[in-house]
Amino acid sequence: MAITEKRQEILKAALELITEHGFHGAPIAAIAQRAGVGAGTIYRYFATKDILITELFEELHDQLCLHLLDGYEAQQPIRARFLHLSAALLRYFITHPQEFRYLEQYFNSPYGVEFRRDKILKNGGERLPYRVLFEEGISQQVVRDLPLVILFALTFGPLLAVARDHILGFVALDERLLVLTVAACWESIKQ
Amino acid sequence: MAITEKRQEILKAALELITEHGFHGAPIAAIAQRAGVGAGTIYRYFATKDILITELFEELHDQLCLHLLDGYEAQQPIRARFLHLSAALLRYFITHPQEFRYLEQYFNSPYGVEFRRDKILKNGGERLPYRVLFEEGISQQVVRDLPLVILFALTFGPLLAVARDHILGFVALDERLLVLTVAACWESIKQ
Amino acid sequence: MAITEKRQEILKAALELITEHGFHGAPIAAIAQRAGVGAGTIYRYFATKDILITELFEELHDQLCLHLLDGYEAQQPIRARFLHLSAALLRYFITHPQEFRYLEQYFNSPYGVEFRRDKILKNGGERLPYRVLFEEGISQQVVRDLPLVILFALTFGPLLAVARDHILGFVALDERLLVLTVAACWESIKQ
Amino acid sequence: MAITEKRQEILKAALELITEHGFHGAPIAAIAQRAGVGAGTIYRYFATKDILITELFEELHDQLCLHLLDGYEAQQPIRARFLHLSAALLRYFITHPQEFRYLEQYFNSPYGVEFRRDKILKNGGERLPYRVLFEEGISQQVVRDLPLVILFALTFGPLLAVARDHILGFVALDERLLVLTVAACWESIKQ
DNA sequence: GATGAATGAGCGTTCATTCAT
DNA sequence: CATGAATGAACGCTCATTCAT
Repeated sequence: MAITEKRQEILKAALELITEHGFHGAPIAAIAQRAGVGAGTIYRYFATKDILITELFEELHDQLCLHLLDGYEAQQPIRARFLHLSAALLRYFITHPQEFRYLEQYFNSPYGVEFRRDKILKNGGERLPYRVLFEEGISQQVVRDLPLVILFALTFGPLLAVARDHILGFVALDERLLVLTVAACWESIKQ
Repeated sequence: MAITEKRQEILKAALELITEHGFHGAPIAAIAQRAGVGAGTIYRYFATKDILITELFEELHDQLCLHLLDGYEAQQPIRARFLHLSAALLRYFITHPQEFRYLEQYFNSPYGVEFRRDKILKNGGERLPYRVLFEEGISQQVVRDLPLVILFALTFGPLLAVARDHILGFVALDERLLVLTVAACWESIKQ
Repeated sequence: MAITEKRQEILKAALELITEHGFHGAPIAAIAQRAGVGAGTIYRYFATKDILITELFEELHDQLCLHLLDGYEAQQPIRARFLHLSAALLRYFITHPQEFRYLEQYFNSPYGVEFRRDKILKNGGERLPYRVLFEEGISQQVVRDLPLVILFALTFGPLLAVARDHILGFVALDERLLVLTVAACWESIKQ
Repeated sequence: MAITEKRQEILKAALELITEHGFHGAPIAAIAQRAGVGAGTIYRYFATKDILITELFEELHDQLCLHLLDGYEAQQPIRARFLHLSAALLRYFITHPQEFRYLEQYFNSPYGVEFRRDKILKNGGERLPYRVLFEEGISQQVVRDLPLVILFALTFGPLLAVARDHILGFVALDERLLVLTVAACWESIKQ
């Protein structure tokens, strides 16, 4: 097994176990066993459990961002871009429930607070294209002139809640409902 | 110290420590110390830590519901009632950050999933008046004809996200912003 | 409730709970509840749990001795007295399974060692008439000339084992089997 | 220290402490300390304290069975085989007092009830050769036609009681007394 | 005298991390 | 490098005993 494969096996095992049992319900020993490596080996790739958790998040977050940008055309109108991104986000979550649950758990933990503080609000948030879109939208008077944080809340709040409830089986989000949901979000931020 | 006082001291200590450090970061021994009681004493009032957590939630949830209904007039139009409830919700959270963080943490845990399944989606959700409001709104064709779960997501998603970001200091939610936020939520659910 | 009644209620509750769950599985609080008294009250009658356990044993042991002597005629031949005592012992245990299980548990615990050392082997063992019987039997050359301890073992060993197995349901000890068992014991000690 | 050594050290420490203080008086922490290992280490070898207790019993029971069969000749007459087995049993207990006290304690606990139910009375009791011997003895009309359970009681009852009293110092069981005791047991079961 | 709420030492068990092999 | 056995502090919880009422 190549060195990067082993790292991926560990991350995969961590994803599965943490998704299923939570951060505290997924001991390093169990992750190691599921990954087919020794417990000590994990510490050659990740200095602490916290770092493993954070790096797994970053990996998943990067994958998500790549997905969102697939087919994204920066020259389209704000509204079209918003609908594209948001529908892509929902579709990604619905087809990747494990990734969604991990990301959600991470955001809802103390880790997540730091992440939002660092990446979204300060500089460095350019990778998630929503920020650019909101800033453009405001300057073009297409989007309400509200603080970025509130625009994020109006967008991600419903999208994450809907994705979660679909994954939990509280609602069956077919393509029609998905599109309606995304449209509703747009109504809340559009000028 | 009277018996009910001691129970309240324990709940207060649990609220503070769990808010600050999470469920897993708040050992019974620490809660007992902060409450000024012996560790064993807690078990006279709460059979297990899980039950303490759940009863604290229920207490805070009841307080929240009382607050929402303060000044609520059921005969007002749908929109006015929605704006009233949602503004009250946001104001309560902003003035009760500890309570908010506890409720949020609870909802984001496995406990919360059960709660939503039992109380909001099945019968028994009558105490939170949003459900009545949505159902009336749909039948009057004032609110979009979407599944209840999605209307909940469109409402609570942004509100909770905004409250959280205000409490974390990411945005300063003054009365003007609060009203704008609530109005934006209304746009997303209105017909 | 008179003071002696309360004491008896406590002993009765202790008998029931200890028989069912063992010394360690019968907390003072549970005994108090079953007895219908406060936990602290028990300590007015028994200085410690150990003393409660010991006094309950002594009470049951006295009752047992009284029973054995019922209809006992000291002037009968050794063999007849042995058969009478032993059958009475078995019958008492079979009809008083709770008392049996308590006595057995007590004898099999560190408490029991002290008891045998003190009461049976040294002076003071006159209340259980077996000792007199064995000593007479040896001097009359009707009983084997073996140390008292061994005669006790040859007698009580099988009787207690048979009583236990009957109570546990491993054998149904009717009057015929009971008499055969006692007779078999006599064969092992008779000259 | 090799891996099997460590397991043996733990079993040895458990044997010593449980023999001395009982199941409840021998905390895992104390067993670990006496064994010279960390408390957590015990759980690598035994999933729970109960399992440690049971496996120690099985180990001691196996050793005992091996001992009994040493020099045992299945083609000898019933009586000779009984005397051989029973004398070997007594000798083993007298020379292994700690093992005896552990086995006795185990048999007198709820664990022991299950053991007797499963191994001795149902099928699977073939390892302890007493059962075969009794069944043969009955069919040859050399042994009284009594239920197996009673024959066991008539045999093990006295033997265990005598061994216990020897170990406690209540009687000094030299070879002469040992043989007399075993012979007395035979008298109680022989036709 | 009677109560039962309060105590806190002690229990069995878990698990992130280390380190000899 | 990789391992997984070993660690021990920390956890949730129990219960014999005390003592203010």
